[in-house]
Amino acid sequence: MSAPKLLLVEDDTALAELVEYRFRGEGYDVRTTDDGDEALLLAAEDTPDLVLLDWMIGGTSGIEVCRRLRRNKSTAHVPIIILTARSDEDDRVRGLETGADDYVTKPFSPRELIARVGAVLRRVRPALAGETITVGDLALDPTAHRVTRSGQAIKIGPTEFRLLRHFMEHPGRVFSRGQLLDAVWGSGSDIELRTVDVHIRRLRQAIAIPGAPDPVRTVRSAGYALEGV
Amino acid sequence: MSAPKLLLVEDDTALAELVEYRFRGEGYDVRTTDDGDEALLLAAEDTPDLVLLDWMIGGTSGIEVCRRLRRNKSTAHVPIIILTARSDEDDRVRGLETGADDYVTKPFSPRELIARVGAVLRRVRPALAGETITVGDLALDPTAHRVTRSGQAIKIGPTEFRLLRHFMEHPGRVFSRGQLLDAVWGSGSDIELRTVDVHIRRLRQAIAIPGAPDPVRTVRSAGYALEGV
DNA sequence: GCGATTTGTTACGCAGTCGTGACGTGCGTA
DNA sequence: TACGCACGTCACGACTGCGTAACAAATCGC
Repeated sequence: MSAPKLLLVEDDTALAELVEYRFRGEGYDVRTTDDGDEALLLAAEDTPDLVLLDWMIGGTSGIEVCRRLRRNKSTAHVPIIILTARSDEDDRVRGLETGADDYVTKPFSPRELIARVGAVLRRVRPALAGETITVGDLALDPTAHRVTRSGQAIKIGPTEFRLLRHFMEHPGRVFSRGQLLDAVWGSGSDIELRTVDVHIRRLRQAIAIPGAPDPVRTVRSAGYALEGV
Repeated sequence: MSAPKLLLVEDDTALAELVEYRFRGEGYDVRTTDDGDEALLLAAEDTPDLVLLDWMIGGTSGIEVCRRLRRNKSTAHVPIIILTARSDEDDRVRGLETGADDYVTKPFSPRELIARVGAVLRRVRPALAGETITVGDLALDPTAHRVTRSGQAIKIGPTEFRLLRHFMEHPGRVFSRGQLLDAVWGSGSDIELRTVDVHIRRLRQAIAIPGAPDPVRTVRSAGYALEGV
């Protein structure tokens, strides 16, 4: 459940197989395609946590896939790592400008790629890398599925857990109800916006400490945010 | 069951005999072959706990055996130690990238190899190295197949033993029913997910102490975890 | 200050999940 | 052959957590 989902877009079948099984060995959930259009389709129906994107692929070019991933709402913030045979500086610049998060030049060792993926995930979504996130006096351990506040264990439901994790992955940032529904409930869920309010309340109740201020901030007509450090 | 099973793939007969003899002396269960294809066959029919793989063998090359071991689901996570006469750096890199866990250059002393095997097993599967694992007031002795809680011996079935061992190898971590089936029953077993529940119950019943809290934690809609330290 | 909008809070029915006991089967042993 | 043991499956019941609606409170624009 907590396995990070990778989408590998690569038309060198041998390389794709190698990368795929190495990442599986590392506990990742990998899906592979050699076609740019199919990549966009796969990404849309089940948002991956990170995209490994070959620069030169059939169908659509890498830069175009990158651009269109960014344009789509549900995949706009998914980190992308570009794989390219050309060590051309232009490519690198264009890739990063298009919104890629990192850039690996072929030939690369799977070990290096795994390290890069780990680094990007740790930076963007620490919980996916299996690391305990800490915000203020809150701590969330994704592998143990456990939340503590000031060291004290907290009883929390599954939805509240995911909600809190999302907040803790982006501390201080304000999310609208719609954004929270997309991120926590999954995009395409037919849930009333007001339902978020109820879960916010349940979350507040769960992590409340008498006397201490509420770490969940309401931003009127905008949404909610977790009080940053 | 408690003796770690090694698969030795080596075409130097004299060396193979020596290694086999020494490891048997250390309490390992060793099977030997000089052929890559046969190695894959042996590994498939009875998954070993570790593979010692000569880099240059007849039939299939070492790197190919390595790759195909990883591709097969049941052997994908078996640790591999490469034995090679060439101290070539390229080999070393390629071996590790293909998924080997360690690398020993010929000529090596049996003593060194035994140490390396022990180190890898301890890292990957502590219980296989014959070490008693302790989590809280639970202790599990893999060689004696015995479990104690607060010093008191506990009667426990084979499946519950493997289940508890897996939990104790990763204390605190939450496992889904599917993950537990893969880890305890073996991947590819056609077992109902709910069957896990029943064995969890039997495990709980076996290790229960009246008055003491249940060390097995249910994480709703996620799985089960053993209460860490 | 007053109406309108937004948010907090509570209660409730429902679906999904989990615990538990019972049952049938296969296998090794006495 | 009879027995015991461990296993996998099922069915039932209890419970938890979910989503929604309805009402109360707070905040904003005027």
